[in-house]
Amino acid sequence: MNAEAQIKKGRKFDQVIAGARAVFMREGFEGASVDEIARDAGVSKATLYSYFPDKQHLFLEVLKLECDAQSEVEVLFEQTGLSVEEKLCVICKKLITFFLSDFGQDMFRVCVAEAKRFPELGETFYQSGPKHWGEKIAGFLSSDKARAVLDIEDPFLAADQLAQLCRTDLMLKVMFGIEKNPAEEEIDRIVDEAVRTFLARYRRSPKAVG
Amino acid sequence: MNAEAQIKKGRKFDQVIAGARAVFMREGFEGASVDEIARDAGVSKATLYSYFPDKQHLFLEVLKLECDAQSEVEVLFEQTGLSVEEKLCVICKKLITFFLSDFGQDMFRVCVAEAKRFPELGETFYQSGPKHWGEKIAGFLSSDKARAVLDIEDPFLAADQLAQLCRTDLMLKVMFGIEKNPAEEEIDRIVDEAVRTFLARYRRSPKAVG
DNA sequence: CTGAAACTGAACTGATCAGTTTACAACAAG
DNA sequence: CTTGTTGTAAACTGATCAGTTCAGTTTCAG
Repeated sequence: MNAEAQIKKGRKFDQVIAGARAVFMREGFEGASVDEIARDAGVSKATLYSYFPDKQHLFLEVLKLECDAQSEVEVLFEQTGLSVEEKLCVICKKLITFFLSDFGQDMFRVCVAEAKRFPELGETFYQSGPKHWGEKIAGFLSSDKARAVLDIEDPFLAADQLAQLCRTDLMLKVMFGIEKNPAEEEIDRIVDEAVRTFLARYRRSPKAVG
Repeated sequence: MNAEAQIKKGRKFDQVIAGARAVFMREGFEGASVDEIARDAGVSKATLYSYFPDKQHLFLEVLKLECDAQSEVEVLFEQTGLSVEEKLCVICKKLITFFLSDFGQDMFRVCVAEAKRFPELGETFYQSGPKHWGEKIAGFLSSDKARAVLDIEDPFLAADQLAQLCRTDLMLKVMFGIEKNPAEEEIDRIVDEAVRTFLARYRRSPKAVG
């Protein structure tokens, strides 16, 4: 009944996904040829087309699976024993590291490139990427523990600002090939500065403490 | 001697650029066919290829001219009679409006898509887009007038943070087709919130005033 | 061992596209 | 009017690629 019903099937499914993932990330959507994917996956083109109606749906499936896999994010929010400030740093570090990773960059690149001609793709990416993270962060910002320290009217806006403060010029530099391997210290500095700016705005002012 | 020397020539140059601009923005780099560009420009393909050695260099030229045209930015910084706070708002509004414009979106999309396979493109875009703006903003933040109000150690980082606070989730939503025509009020709210967060961090603390 | 389902390889279709070529026309300057 | 430059139209080359087809092979459950 749903879209997936027309998609999956047989035995070498995982191989196909793995090959597709590799080639799409390497070449982009337009740049990736189905022959190359099939070769890379060690599978015949006919098999591939017996799983997926077309190239777009194959890509969409890769995207969905990958976004699911990124839900290791969850773990991050279950960590305990950290102060709110420390947790903000951990979140920022995680975000920046993902933004700068090969995979994060390639995924973003391909989705941006195709979003206009392939709306379902843009939607899926947004939902399971930025939106998912935004909600997680907003959730944390709304927790009792965080609210003891932070004074936030609109947690979604605050979460968005925090994430944006992580994106920074460095991400653009990597995206556009100006910088290849950003130094760890540089990343830590951005984390630090992002959290400082965030706290400057949202740290509860020290008035009545009880 | 330089790259440009091998490029330009004759009479219908502007037509070609105009057509190319339109088609590249509409279809992306890979998606744009040279035949379509020639047709759109009202020019024969042979003429087009007498100006440019290949499709990439045509695109690069469009990009360069367009980035130059965007230097109406300059005007913005020569405005006087505004308080520092007001000027921050004007800058943010201008930034967001550009990020959300059809042209800004399409340019970004195409450059992101091709940066990996076409490094010169990414470089050009970064230099005359984000970097250019960043320097302008940093310049303003370093001016005497701004320094009377703001306490900034690293003006480039601060400029970057300001720009990032403008990008926001709304830009992603438009980029990925979730939202089409953002309301004016929504934009104004983002401007307001960006400036508030920025000032929370960087406004000079009211100690000795003389 | 058997038979159906899954898979293969390779050829094929039909289409698109970058870039070239050629024979010809418009035009501008002297 | 002539001459050289600039542009045109259309056909052509050579290549790539999505998706199909099919005759034959592998796999695996029963």
